[in-house]
Amino acid sequence: MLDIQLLRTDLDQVEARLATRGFKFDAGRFRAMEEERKHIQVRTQTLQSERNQASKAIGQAKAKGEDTHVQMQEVARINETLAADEASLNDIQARLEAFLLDFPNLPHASVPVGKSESDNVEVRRFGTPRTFDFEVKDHVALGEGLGLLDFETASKLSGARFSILKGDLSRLHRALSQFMLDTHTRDHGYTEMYVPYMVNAETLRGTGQLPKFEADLFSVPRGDQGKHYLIPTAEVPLTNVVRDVILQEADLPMRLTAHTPCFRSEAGSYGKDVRGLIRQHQFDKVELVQIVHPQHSYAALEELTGHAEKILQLLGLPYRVIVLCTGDMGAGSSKTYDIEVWLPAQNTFREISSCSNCEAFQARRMQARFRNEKNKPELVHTLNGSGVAVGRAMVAVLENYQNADGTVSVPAVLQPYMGGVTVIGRQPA
RNA sequence: GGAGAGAUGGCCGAGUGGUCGAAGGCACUCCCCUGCUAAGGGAGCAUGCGGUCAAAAACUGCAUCGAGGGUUCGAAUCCCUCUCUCUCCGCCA
Repeated sequence: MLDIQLLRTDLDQVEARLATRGFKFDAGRFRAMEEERKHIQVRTQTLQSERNQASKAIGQAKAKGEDTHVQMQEVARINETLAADEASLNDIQARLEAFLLDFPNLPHASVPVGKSESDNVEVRRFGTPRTFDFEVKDHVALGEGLGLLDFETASKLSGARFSILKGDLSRLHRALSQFMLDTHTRDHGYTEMYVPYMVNAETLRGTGQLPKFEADLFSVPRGDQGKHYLIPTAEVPLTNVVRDVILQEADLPMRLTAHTPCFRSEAGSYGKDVRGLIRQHQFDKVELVQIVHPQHSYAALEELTGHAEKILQLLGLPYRVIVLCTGDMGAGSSKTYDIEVWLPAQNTFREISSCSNCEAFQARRMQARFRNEKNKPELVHTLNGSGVAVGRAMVAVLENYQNADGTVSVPAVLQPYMGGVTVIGRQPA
């Protein structure tokens, strides 16, 4: 959600900056709604004021035992027009809010302008892709070859885009998330959180998934009314921890992390990544969230991105960091770095983490604030990033650490989490 | 699932139809006093959204006492619905 004050004072700038993201902002419509709002609001509040004064006078008159019939009729007359005014005020305010909730965030000045992912800019690389003296297998061939990855049974249970891991592969998956959590809590100053996997609509509105992206979510009906949504990322529950909270400045920065499953309907991705574990309805992720002072949010973005990178460095996985262009960023973000890990079977880099500074976009929706130097409530800035996607990390480990015989070596940092297992081989069923 | 109690400002807590955005306390900020270890005195101190205004400050209006609706000239206070919290019973990992 954007600052409505900014819209009122600098509409042209907002329009121009949103245009760089391919968002067509109907300024004329906004102006018209604002004018209508102002007109109705002033009129309504004037009437309310009159009513309040008159009612107060009635109370005072009654206390003195005076007759108040005339005054009561007067207020009744005010109320006749007031009811309609209040209704139209509610209506225009709801329409304005819906209009504003639809807006994406303004991109930061340092974000390259572009239309699609082809305009994203690489900022750095780590590691050198390994050269193989045998034909590389992709993670599906590896996993299924070892008898540890089973899409067929998963589809019997749940349909497409689900998977079953077995034995040491399942353990590798667990080892990865444990390793990530330990690293972030021990070395990067994050507090581990266990959070709900089902949340209400207000929570999703806070982080920006609703109302616009409902189609991407799974939901479950809740008895008499309403529903719960399955979280598409732990960003949602972690960030909403501070919804409707006024923090002390000393509380900042807050660094939170959680390992959760994530559920995405993947509507609109038909035909994309149908093979393998890359795009599933259910996947695990260790998420990083920071709640920070507005002055420090860009430093925090660099830091948070570094925390995610550290995981890949320790795992010895080659990657690159790219900055998303204006046209490719998520709606809530002002600036996003994607980290892409090297997948030898695809001979390409694939996204494994996305780290964003949302500035006050989510904070404004959530009314997440802190008391600043002047003791005034001020919106915090929120950041989030994958630290990192567990399933995709496992894919990367499988492919990058595969051996000629179809077994997979376990990266050194994971071996303690694997009970000393150094090579994942074929296991008896 | 059954029965009961409750939800008020950053926190605690008073307030059952009118001058209540709300006593008192704690915390916090400023000032005064005081050489000392939870000392005393005074003042200030909710949030959101408007209007005057380019903006800040200032002034001012409206809304908000869990949420929504209703009764009333007037609702924190009365009525209805819902949500949440707590206690007891049942069930359960």
